[in-house]
Amino acid sequence: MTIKKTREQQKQETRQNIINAAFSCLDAEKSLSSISLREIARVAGIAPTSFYRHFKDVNDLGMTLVDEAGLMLRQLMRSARRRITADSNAIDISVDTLMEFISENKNVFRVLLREHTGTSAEFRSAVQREIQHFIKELSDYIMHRQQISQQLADLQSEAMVMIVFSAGAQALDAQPNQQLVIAEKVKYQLMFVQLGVKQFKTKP
Amino acid sequence: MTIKKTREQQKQETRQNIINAAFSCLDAEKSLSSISLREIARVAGIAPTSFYRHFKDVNDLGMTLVDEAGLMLRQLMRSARRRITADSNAIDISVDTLMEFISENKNVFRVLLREHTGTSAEFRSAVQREIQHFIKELSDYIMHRQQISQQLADLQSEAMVMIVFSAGAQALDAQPNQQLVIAEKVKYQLMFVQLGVKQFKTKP
DNA sequence: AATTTCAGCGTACAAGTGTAAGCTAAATGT
DNA sequence: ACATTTAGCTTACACTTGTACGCTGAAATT
Repeated sequence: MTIKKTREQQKQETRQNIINAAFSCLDAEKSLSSISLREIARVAGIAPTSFYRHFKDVNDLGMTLVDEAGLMLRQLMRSARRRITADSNAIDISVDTLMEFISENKNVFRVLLREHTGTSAEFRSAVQREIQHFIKELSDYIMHRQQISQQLADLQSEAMVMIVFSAGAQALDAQPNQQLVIAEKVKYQLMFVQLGVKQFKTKP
Repeated sequence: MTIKKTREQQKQETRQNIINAAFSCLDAEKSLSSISLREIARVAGIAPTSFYRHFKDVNDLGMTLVDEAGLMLRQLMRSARRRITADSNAIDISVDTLMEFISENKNVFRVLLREHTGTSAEFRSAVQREIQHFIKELSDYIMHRQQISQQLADLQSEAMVMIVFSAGAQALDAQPNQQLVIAEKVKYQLMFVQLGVKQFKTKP
């Protein structure tokens, strides 16, 4: 038998359906600005006007999606860091984890990438905030692990995140067999940054 | 007196008007996919249907814009490299040149950034090609200047371009007084990459 | 001088959009 | 038990879009 649902439960369920529908619509050729409310409603299985019972407009939904995507990403990287041991390579584990996430959640990562340079200033700064969180968490980790100043850690962290995100963008459009090549490449590039900072620290 | 124009001259003039109109429309909140043919025609001062005398559709125009934008960027960086002397810092000159270009041709740079992660696979790969040219030219320069293998030069060049483009994206949305801060930051990050590669080369 | 070409225009239409207004029925509150 | 609330629906309307079709007048060709 199916359990009885309260009104509020039902509403939250529909809300989640809308969010899922939106993520599944936001594929390789749809952005938050090019998608239509009616299309989302169609996929979510509701009437177009029912959308307004849950979100003010598509912008409102978009902000929710960006928040959720950013949160997923940060949780993922935190769990990756927990998996890093004394002798394992932090870069390898982090890159592999992220690349795996991207290939399994293409649209989630796509939303962040796309809206980061998208046509809505609101989305752009929302994504920018998420990325800043992301950078900050990595920076703290680096500062502690490599014993460098916060300033240096911030610079290193940001450079690394930019490189990794760019690689992620490439991976989104690449064939599956190219993904490993991209991952290898980005690991070297991250190592260069790390080495460079280390070098800079000892003899400025 | 005004010179007499041949038919072909007049046509090329109108074509250029369309291109200029498109670039001026493609501001902070318009992309090649969200812009409308009618809007471009309005700004270009022609009837919507006259557009078709010059381009097959907006996609066709878009490819032209991407080509032109990529070309401008590569020519710019080539001229910047020519300005580099024995004792001047190559990174400083390159970054300053690019940042100046960006702040003076925001929409040109925006097209590349935006369509790089946009909703059209065709545009994405067109921009990707332009960026690859860009990376290749820098790589050749680096390989010759730093006496490193092509493989290392490619990796270094790509990392650098990714970092610079990310900084450019930030600069587009930043206040004018923040631009110098961003430029400083990116110079350090590029130096880290350069240092790291150098270090890696000597003791792999 | 006669003919052909063609850049640009006006009209027209079907398709898709966001969303306002008002209804219904079921869950909740009293 | 009755009254209220509200998630979801249907209908409706005003807009914007891309583009098909046919015309015009001037430039180019013959």
